[in-house]
Amino acid sequence: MTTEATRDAPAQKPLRADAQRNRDKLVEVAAQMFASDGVDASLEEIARRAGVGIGTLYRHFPTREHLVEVVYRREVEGLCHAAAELARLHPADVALELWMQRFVDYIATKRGLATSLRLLLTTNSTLFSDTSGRVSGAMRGLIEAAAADGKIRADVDASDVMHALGGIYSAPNTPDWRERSGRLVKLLMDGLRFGAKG
Amino acid sequence: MTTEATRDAPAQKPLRADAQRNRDKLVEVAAQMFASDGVDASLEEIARRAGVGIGTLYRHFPTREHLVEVVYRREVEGLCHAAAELARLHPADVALELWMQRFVDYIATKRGLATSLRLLLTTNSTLFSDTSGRVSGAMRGLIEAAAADGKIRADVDASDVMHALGGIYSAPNTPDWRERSGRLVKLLMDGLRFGAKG
DNA sequence: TAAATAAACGGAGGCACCTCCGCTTTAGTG
DNA sequence: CACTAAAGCGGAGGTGCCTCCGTTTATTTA
Repeated sequence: MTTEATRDAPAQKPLRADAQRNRDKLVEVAAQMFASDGVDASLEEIARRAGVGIGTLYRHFPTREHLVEVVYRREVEGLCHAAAELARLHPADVALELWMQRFVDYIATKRGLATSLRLLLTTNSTLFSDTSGRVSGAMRGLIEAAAADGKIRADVDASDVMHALGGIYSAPNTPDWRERSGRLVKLLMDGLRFGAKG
Repeated sequence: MTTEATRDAPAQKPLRADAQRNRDKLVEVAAQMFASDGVDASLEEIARRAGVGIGTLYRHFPTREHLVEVVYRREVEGLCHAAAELARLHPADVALELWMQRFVDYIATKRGLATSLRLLLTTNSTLFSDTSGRVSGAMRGLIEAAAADGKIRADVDASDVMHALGGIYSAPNTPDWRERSGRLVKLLMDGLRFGAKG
């Protein structure tokens, strides 16, 4: 793995400076647009807001799916990075709780991308294993740290918690979805804290 | 959700004569176009060849998927109808053989529609159970009739034969696909005839 | 620093999608 | 029939997709 954060293909020939700049900008703008307008956001609008021509967008991302995939991977990357960051700045149990709240946001995005992602995840089989592996790895780290510090009970593991969060996926798309999920996270944390050091 | 469904077979409010005419023409033309150009055939071209405006096409089929679904159902319908027809006109074993040849054509169409169908079949779960049930039912009828007439061996059932035909799906998309499949059908028929009345 | 070269840019142009709404046709009714 | 309401029609027009290629720019070389 190279140290490049936003590169997706391994050992790619380095892009020219302007190309890299444009590419990053495109991904950033696309992430916003997909979040606000859904995956059907206009590619021409994305190019416009990124300050590049439509041709440039297409050179970097030959299809909409390519762009969606890169945005999604970036999202996962951010989520994992946040785990490390939160662990550094907060007590282990707080870090876990904050991270789970962020996880809710991530799921919300994923829902927005749902239609495209379903296709991508069946087509591009590495995408699923990659990302779900990374996400659950991040969660495992937080949980083990919190357990080691005696901040949460030690008799649960990451897969239990992931399973418990499963409700977030299946919850209907109501406007109060966000609050519901927030409560679910709190509830789960209470359960995890209860009996700590027991 | 009881309202809008595909209105072909069910007793929906009867369409005005001209509307029904246009609708039928559209489906017919679409079937040809999808077969020759794939599912991405231009809807405007379909409308044009059907001699109607694009607006008319969209009124009848709000999305491309609607149209694909109707065409596909029609294909299945035709296949099942052919089973009855062939059974009426030919000895049971010949009917079976001819039908399986037609089945090969059907698979070819299905392959053409593959991308769209995959989506449809996961989205619209009744579509799969409906159609696959009807097709295997038709095949079962032919096989049982042929077995009853002593034209083919009696120790196989429809699911065995369907399974044996499975190779047609998995065969690569080579230009000689059609001949290959034809030979597979013949081979299978020889196997079925061998030991008839035994 | 300047010239040479490869890499990247951008947007015009052509095609397809899909909506909207004024016009036409059909199917009743007297 | 003549008339009318409802059903249906159609295509202009606004938007997005994607390709192609002449122009611009970063990087390398001298």
